[in-house]
Formats: sequence, C-alpha cells, structure tokens
Amino acid sequence: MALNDFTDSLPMLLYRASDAVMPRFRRIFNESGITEQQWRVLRVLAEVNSMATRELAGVCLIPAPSLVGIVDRLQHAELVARAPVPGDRRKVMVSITPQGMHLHDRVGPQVTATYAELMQSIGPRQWIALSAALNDLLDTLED
Amino acid sequence: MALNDFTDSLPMLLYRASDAVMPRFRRIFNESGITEQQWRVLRVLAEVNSMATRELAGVCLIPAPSLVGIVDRLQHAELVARAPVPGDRRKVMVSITPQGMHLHDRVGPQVTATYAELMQSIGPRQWIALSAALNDLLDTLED
DNA sequence: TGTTAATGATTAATATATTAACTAAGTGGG
DNA sequence: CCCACTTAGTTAATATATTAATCATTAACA
Repeated sequence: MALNDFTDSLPMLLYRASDAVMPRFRRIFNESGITEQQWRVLRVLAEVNSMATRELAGVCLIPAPSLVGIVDRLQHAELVARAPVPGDRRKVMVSITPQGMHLHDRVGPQVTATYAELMQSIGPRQWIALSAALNDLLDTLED
Repeated sequence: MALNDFTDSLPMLLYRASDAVMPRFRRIFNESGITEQQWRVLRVLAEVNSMATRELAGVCLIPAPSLVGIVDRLQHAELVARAPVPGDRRKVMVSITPQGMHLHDRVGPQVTATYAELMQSIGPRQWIALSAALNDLLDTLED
C-alpha cells in the first residue's frame, strides 16, 4: 500500500533511526536519575567547564525555553551553577559543579561502552556511509 | 576541541538532521492549526480510513500514551472518530471523518510540494545514499 | 545623545514524550 | 471452570518541545 511512501519518507526514516538508537542510552540515564537532555548539558560542560546559555542551547540542540527548565533542575540537583557574565548583564554563564563532574565521570564510561557496542553492530563500513550521508544532508540544508 | 566527538555522534547527527528537515513542514501544520503528530495520524488514516489504536501508534511512531491525547484533540476537532471493535472489546478503532479528510486534502499538496523542494535541494544521488544508509541502520538495529 | 532595533534569558500556554501503573478484556493450560 | 498471563487502551506524574510574548540590556545610528 501507499503507506510505504509515508514510512520511507525522510522524516519518518529519521524518527525510526532515533527510536532504534536512543533507547539504548536512555536506560543508562534513567538509572542515573537524569534525562537525556540533562546528560547532553553535563556532557558539554564537562568538556568546557562553563558556557553561556545561548551557546549551550546551540551545542546541545536544546531550544532555549527548554534549556531554562533543564538548567533549573540541574541547578537544583547541584550538578551545575549559574553565574552572571561580567561585561554583558544579559548573559548567564552555566558551569558544571564538582558533583556534576563526578556524575559525568561515573556515567560517561557507560555511555562510551554502549556507543562502542552500537558502532560494533553497525560496523565501520556502514558507519562511514551513514555519517557521510548525514553530513552531506546537513551541508545541504543547514543554512 | 573534543566537542566534535559529541556533535558528530550518531544521536546528535540524527537530531541535527531532524532540526534541519522538520521546521519546513511544521510551518505548514502550524498555519493549518494542527501539529506534526496530528498530521501523521491524519496522513495515515486518509490512506486506510480506519485503524486500531495500537497499530496506528506503530505506524505513526507515536507512543501509545501520547496517542491518547492526540486522538482526543483530533476527535474534539471532529477530524477523527473513535469506535469500538466488534469481537474484541479491548480494541478501539480510529477513523477519519469527512472533515478530517477535507483538511488532509487541503494540507497534503503543501506537504508534497515542500517535500519535493526538499528532494530537489538534496538531489537524487544524495537521497539514494542517505535512504540506503538509514535503511541499513534500521535493518541492523530494528529487532 | 536619544531613539530604535536587536539580543539574551526568561515566562506562559499548550502539546507531546517518557516511565510506571492500572483497568478491562481476551488467552491458554491444568 | 479457574487461574495465571498477556494484550489494548488508558491514566498519572514529570520532563521537554513549540510558539509567542515579555523584560532588561546592549548595539546601531541618524
């Protein structure tokens, strides 16, 4: 039937791919009491220590209004902290706390291991083709 | 910096791809007073006329608990209807109404046109490579 | 300089996602 | 026939997405 046109469309293929990939990671985050989006924030801040909200939203691919609540909850859990930016009073700097870094260092290896499993079942040849195809798409579409 | 490991990971590539693709369609749905998920339901029901809730969730890639509210709102807008299934009183059949079909027939061409634009900017060669790579991924990962 | 436009963060309202649990109804084996 | 098990739909609680609007600040510039 013509439902295949729908199921095999680019948006649906992307959703199906996410649905196939993400649950493997969500299980880890769930056990650690954080969400996938919260992990993205911790993952980035563990790398750079601190970042302005707007840039953080861009790197994490989290809409700014969503990031407000996400940082609220991370801050309440004392995993990140907010601080004003001297020189531009509009900006807010978000930084990771020692406790946040500790959680990152505990969860990170599990994420890495799961990602390695994923890559192993995909295989290097498929992965190269897939990442190339996705990067080509982004080069074409991302302004 | 090592943030590239994060940005170029499979999950992030998939999110970036969705972020590049979906807003083009959401603009259409927004103008028509429906959401992207509501469109998926209408799109499928326009093809098959009616479908049991569970199967509808599977085809639309919408979690069952989310579908409850989505069908609630579509039903309230009189775009779909619920009906019991004779022979299995657990099941609920969701069907599209004439008004739902009318909205589908009005929005569908806009979606088709936007999809055609998208395919044109991607080009057939890229599209073949991308869909093949995504289907390979799904063959590998989808149980 | 004073006004206007743009920016960064936030709030608000509504819709959807995630996880767990719950109810009702069908299924199968002893 | 009864019980354990499964299935379909749903509810509940919390988190995030989407869109529009608000507020304070900063930039641009006539």
